[in-house]
Amino acid sequence: MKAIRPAWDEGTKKRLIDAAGKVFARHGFRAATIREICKCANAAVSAVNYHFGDKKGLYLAVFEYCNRRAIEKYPHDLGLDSEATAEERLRVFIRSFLLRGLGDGFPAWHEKLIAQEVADPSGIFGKVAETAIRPMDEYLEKVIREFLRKENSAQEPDVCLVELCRMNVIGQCIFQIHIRQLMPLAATKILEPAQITAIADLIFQFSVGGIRAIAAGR
Amino acid sequence: MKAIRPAWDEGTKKRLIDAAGKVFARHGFRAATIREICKCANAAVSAVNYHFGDKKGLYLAVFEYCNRRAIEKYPHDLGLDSEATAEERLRVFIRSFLLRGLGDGFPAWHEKLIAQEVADPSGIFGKVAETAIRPMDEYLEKVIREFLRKENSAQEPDVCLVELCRMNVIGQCIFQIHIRQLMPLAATKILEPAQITAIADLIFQFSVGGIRAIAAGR
DNA sequence: GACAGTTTCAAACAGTTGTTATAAATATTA
DNA sequence: TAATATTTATAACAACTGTTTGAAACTGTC
Repeated sequence: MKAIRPAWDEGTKKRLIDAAGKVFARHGFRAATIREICKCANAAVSAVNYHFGDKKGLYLAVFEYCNRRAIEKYPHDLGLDSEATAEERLRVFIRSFLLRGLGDGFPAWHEKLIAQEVADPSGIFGKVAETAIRPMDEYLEKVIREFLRKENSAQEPDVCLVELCRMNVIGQCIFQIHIRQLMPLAATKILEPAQITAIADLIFQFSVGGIRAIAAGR
Repeated sequence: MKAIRPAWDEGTKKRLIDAAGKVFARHGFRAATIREICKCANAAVSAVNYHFGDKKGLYLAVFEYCNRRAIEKYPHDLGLDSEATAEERLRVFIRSFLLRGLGDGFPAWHEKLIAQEVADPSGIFGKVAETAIRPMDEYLEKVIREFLRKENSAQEPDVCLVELCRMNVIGQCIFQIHIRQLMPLAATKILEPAQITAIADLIFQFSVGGIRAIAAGR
């Protein structure tokens, strides 16, 4: 029996990562099946175990790949001048977050995979939190602390308030991403970068108002 | 012939609903297994099919039960005076949302189940959206529209801005619920109503500042 | 007691899951 | 070319999935 290898073959390993990203993002670790992934990747079921050991190995590989590429493509500061104000850094942070979550292809998986981990943790969340979430949190924390300090006449802001503001900003971004990935119509239509920037700027406006209100304390 | 049907709150049926709520909330529809639910409810596996037809029937029953009880216990206005200002209604809406999501027992499942549906839709989302999400959305929409109208000297606010504000408020609430359900320490410790109110009021403060900033348009 | 309706339980069903053993196909090197 | 290592394909494995079966155990009424 002559096996037919597709001409567009650019390596089973790469195709598996791509397919697994799609399927894991859609169903989460538990509900995703190796067979669906392999069918999606035009590969045999045994390919997963050969290249990645087991299902969890593939999952980790996908996470590492997405995380690395997403931050590489859309870093938190989007190459902003390091002398930029806290306000400007916040605006850009929100834009980068939305670009990662609403863009086409693998960057969108990144946020969706994290969402799946939040919904039904698979046990690797600790590792993910360290490499993907922690650095982002610390970056945003610094930005917001600086912002609040300026608003509050250089007085060191309350830790709880900083955390609350950080959560609120992230919450808004994540909700936007989820709601737009969920809507059946939006699923087919990818948002243009300009549209994403527009949404990001509105969230920025809202957040600045919110942070100022928290800083004012009433 | 009068069939002797046990009260809804008694017997295996009730225990199954309780157990299924817990397991579905933790793992989602696909990844949850009937056997885990039945073990949790001290029931035989066939009990599910006897009482609810199939897995999906149980899932729907859980959703209906949670939804009804959660809104019953914490309605959107928490019994507020119907003459209350939009600002006060918003404050109370946020508090009721957090109480539903962070309280003990079944109210907490409610939001978690919706989150699971968002993460990996099981096909019944249309039904859920109609009965659980749509009414909440419309209530909040009215509140925010009224708020914006007052801020903007009775001028009818832009539809997109109303929607954005609504999403941002919901996003903040949902994120708070998720993050607190995720943290391993918080899982054991249930928040006191007073603590929940405190968090809700901070989100309210933040949101009011945000909405005002959006209304001001800069 | 006997009887009929309702509910439980253990066992088994067919289908799917992750994983693996083995052989075939391909790539690499001498 | 031949020999070797790497990669892919097939089929099977045991464990688990939702569901069904049929017999037992209840329930209340006569």
